[in-house]
Amino acid sequence: MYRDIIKKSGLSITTKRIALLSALDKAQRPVTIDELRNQMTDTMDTSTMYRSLKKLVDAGIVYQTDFRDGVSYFELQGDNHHHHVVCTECKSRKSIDMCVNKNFNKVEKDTGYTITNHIFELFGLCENCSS
Amino acid sequence: MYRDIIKKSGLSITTKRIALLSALDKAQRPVTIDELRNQMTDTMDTSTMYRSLKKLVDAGIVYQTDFRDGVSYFELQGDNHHHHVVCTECKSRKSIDMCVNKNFNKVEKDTGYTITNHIFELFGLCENCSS
DNA sequence: ATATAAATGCAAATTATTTGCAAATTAATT
DNA sequence: AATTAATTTGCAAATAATTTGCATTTATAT
Repeated sequence: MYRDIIKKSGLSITTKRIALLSALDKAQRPVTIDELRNQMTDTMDTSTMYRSLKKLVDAGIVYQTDFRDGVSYFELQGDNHHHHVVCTECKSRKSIDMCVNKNFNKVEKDTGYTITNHIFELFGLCENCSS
Repeated sequence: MYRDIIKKSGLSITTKRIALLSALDKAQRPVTIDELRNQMTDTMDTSTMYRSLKKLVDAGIVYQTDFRDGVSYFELQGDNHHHHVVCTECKSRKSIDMCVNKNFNKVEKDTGYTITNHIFELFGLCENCSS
C-alpha cells in the first residue's frame, strides 16, 4: 500500500502523495511532470509535484533520472530495478536489466556518505540512427 | 593533442573547440557552462558552447552529468574515468573510482544500440548532513 | 582555388523549475 | 477528542538554464 511506503520514509501521508505514487505506478515507465499530471485523476499543483517528488526521490521511493532532453523523468522504484539506453539522435529509449552492483558499502566507507539512491543511464545510437 | 581528439570524432577542428577542451582540461572536475566560460581565455558565445559540448559529449570526449541542481555539468573524459557521490542536502561532492563494468557488449546485443557514453552518479547524505 | 558544409555570434524566445506566502491539511500532544 | 505545532499545498510570479533562427565566418573537400 502506498500509505505504508510513504510512512516508512517518515513523510506525511497525504491524499496528493498517494495519488502521485498511484499515477507513477500506473505509468510503469519514466515520465515527466507533464505526463504525470495527465495520468492523475486528482489535480495537483506543479510546484507541489516538484516538492513532493523531490522528497520521494531523496527517500529512495522514486527514481529520478536525466535523459539529456532538458526535463526530469520520474519512475516508481519497484522490485524490478532497472535502467535505460537512450538514443542521442532520436531520443528513443529501451529498458535494460543491467545495473551496477548495488552494494555501495565500499563507497560509503571511502567517502563517509550514506548512499540512498543512484542514477545510471547509457547513451548511444539506436539501430535506425546508426545506419 | 586536442586537435587529434577532435579529429578522431569527425568534427571540425576549430580554435573555439580547442579552447573548450583546454579549459575543461584545466578544470579537472565537473564544471557548469558559467564556470567553464570563466576558465576560458578566449571568449565564446553561450549557445556555441552548448552546441559544441553536445557534439563532444555525443562523441564520448566529454562526460556530461546531472547532479540534480538544475544545471548540466561537463568534465573532460580522461584516462582517470570516474564518477561521483553527491549530498542531496548540502550538494557537496566527492569523486569515486567505482564504475559499472564498462563492457556494454551484452546491452548492445540485447538492445541493438551502440553505446557511446554513460552517466552514473550516487546520491545520499554526507557525514555532516546525516547527523 | 573554389565550392560546399559546418560552426559561430547575436538577440530573442522558450520552458522547466523554484520561491514566498497565506490557507489547509496532517501529525503530535494533552 | 480537542488543541497545538509542524508540514504540505495552491497560487502567482520570478528565475535562470537552454534552445532557436538567421546571417556571417571559418573549416573541409574537390
